[in-house]
Amino acid sequence: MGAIDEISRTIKAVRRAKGLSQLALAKTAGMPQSHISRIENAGVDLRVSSLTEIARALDLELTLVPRKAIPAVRSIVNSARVGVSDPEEHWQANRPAYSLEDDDG
Amino acid sequence: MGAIDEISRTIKAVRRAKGLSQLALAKTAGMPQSHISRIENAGVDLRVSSLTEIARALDLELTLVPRKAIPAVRSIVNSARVGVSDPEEHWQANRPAYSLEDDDG
DNA sequence: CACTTTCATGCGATATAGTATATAAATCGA
DNA sequence: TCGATTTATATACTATATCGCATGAAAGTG
Repeated sequence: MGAIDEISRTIKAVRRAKGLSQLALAKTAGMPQSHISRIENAGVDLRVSSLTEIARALDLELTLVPRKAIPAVRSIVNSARVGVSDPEEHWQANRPAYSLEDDDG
Repeated sequence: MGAIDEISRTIKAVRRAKGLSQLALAKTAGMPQSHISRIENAGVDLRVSSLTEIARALDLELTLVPRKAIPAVRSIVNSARVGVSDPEEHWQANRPAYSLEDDDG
């Protein structure tokens, strides 16, 4: 549904913003590249452990946030841009590449 | 597996803070009470869809937060206390019942 | 103590995540 | 255009979350 879809979109966006290939992410997260592809595209309902490993590999953290705190958290998250480790290699991936936007207010 | 453990602890804490029984939460989340119990205790590696439904039932939302933004997000989350719908019924469940603390800083 | 609610647990059945591997299909660079 | 990298799909198999149900263990209430 919407939640999983948003998560997969975030993974894809952040991975790209970091200049990582699916293979590179897959290796860091300890899973086959084919799985990353399916997660990003085929709306896989992954397990929390898998999501956690992927998140770690992308310098993200899975958190449970109270609804009333969501807007404040969003504004913070929007301020923190995702950066690449070696800026010299990839032109500039520093932009709000992911958004975590809401669907049902 | 600190991540899953922390999530299950959060679920348990927030559910209790809201004065909900496992059965009540299970019904709202659309799953058997046995599953809630296993999730809270037996370290079940649940699927994202399940976690999302449980989160919704607890007025929480699953979000992916950049590591560098975690401290700021925590302080916000700590400000937003979890409240019950009917404060008259349950003494006072309004305290920082969950913490989302970190393990590897 | 009996009664009720809440929570933990066992078990069989099912759905699907996840693995491993291979390969087609894009995409990009020289 | 050619070759390398990246991404998307396919298949077969394994692992396990989840269901549904039943039931036992606590724990509280009268």
